[in-house]
Amino acid sequence: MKNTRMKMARIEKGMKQEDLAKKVGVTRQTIGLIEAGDYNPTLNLCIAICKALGKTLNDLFWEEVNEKGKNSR
Amino acid sequence: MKNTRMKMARIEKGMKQEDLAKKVGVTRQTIGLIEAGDYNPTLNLCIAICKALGKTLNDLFWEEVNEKGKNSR
DNA sequence: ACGAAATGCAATATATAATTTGCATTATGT
DNA sequence: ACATAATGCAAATTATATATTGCATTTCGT
Repeated sequence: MKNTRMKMARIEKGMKQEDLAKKVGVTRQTIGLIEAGDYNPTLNLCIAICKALGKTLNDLFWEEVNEKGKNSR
Repeated sequence: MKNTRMKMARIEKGMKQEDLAKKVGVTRQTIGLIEAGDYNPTLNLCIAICKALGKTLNDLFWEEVNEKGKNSR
């Protein structure tokens, strides 16, 4: 389900996927896959990403719950 | 680093490790290992656990940051 | 429009999360 | 003290997150 919040937080920090990847110690592809969604990263990786981007777990990974056009009101 | 918050949330709900395990679709051992700490569960599993216990990611998995006696003030 | 950087995508290989089974140990009630 | 339920622990196996490589496609400045 496409993690756009993470992508936006990364861009706000002026980082490329590769920068973030290096900072948290994984590969560019891994970052790309997480942003692309339908991926299931590890808790430690999520935490590392949050710290690198100055966000919390809830900020980036909690309730992506907007499937389709639902949940607007 | 021993996830005591998760254990407490589980006990407040009156669940055994086995109950929670069944509810989120993993094994008793997996739950035990996560509570015991130094384990690295999957994001989806963390989310399932949070929902089963009526908590958020931040509630249970963010900033376990009490290494030793530090960080008290 | 062009070139270069950034990102997407796919196959194979590797590291590690989660399972399974069995038994030891610790709680909890009676 | 006893019995039983709940949890801890450990080894071998299976499933899956992450690495690696290479190339296609998109994005963005000039």
